[in-house]
Amino acid sequence: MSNSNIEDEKIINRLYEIHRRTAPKFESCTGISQTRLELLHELYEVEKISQRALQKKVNIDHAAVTRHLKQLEDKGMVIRRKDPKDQRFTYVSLSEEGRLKIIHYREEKERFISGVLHDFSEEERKTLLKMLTRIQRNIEIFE
Amino acid sequence: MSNSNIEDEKIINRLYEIHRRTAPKFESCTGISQTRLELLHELYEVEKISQRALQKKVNIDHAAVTRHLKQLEDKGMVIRRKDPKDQRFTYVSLSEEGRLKIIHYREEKERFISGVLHDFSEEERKTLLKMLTRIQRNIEIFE
DNA sequence: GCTCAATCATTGATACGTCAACTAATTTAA
DNA sequence: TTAAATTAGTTGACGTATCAATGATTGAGC
Repeated sequence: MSNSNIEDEKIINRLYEIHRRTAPKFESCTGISQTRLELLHELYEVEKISQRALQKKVNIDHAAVTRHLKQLEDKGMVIRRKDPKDQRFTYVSLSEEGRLKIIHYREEKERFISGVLHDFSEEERKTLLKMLTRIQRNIEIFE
Repeated sequence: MSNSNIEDEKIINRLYEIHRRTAPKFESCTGISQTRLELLHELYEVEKISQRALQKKVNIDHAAVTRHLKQLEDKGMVIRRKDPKDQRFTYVSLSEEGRLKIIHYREEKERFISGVLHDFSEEERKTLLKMLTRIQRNIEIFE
């Protein structure tokens, strides 16, 4: 019991440490943060989308979404304009430049991922993904 | 190839999302953040330790360690004093109160971990830990 | 013994996530 | 039709991690 608890603790600590180490490395490798690339990726898939809908997809706080998009707009990667029919909505879309740049980002991301999983077999990757998905669910429903 | 890449991406995204969801839930369940509990845990194991040595153990930035310890000191959980022999070093130890409180924190942490891993067999936990350890190593040596 | 380098700790700047409070626009319903 | 509720977005306060710069103390080499 107490022995297995120590092992379980290691799992949780490992998850935590992986994140702390991944975040900066991901950014230095790809040139963009994971969150921001996720936002761009969602924009890449559609012609335009409201901030609200985008927020639901990436599932981070509204405030963070607003700030990221403003900065991406400043960098000219994204275009934002209000819906004339309902001025509460702000629609966001990728600029041409954004659409070009994201391709490069995604290549770097793939390279990064390949490195992180390079010694995992196809079978192991499947197992791992399933386990992580279960953990995610367990966290969500916890309490 | 491109198909497996999508799956690999899910793994990395899952890891990221797990962290984002875990952090606040961990804190609301246990009453303390994961990092801070880790610091306290290390202090629990020893009579006293220099900040530098502690920093190496938990492996987060010096600055963060300093700030955490100052706050823990303000809360009366921790005692800090300079080494008279070498004034560069600050030695940290748990206060009596800290030593008492940490017990409760750790119980809550165990409860949390049990919840997160409740549907994992002993075998699965072992597999998962091994995989996470490999990933962590891959990230460290990457590039 | 004195200067230079090394070591530990602190502080400042920046990034990014959370929640809560607020504004503006629209919808509901009395 | 107008007051209240809802919805989208923004902003502010806060926590905490990073890196870089600085301060303070000690040790090494001349």
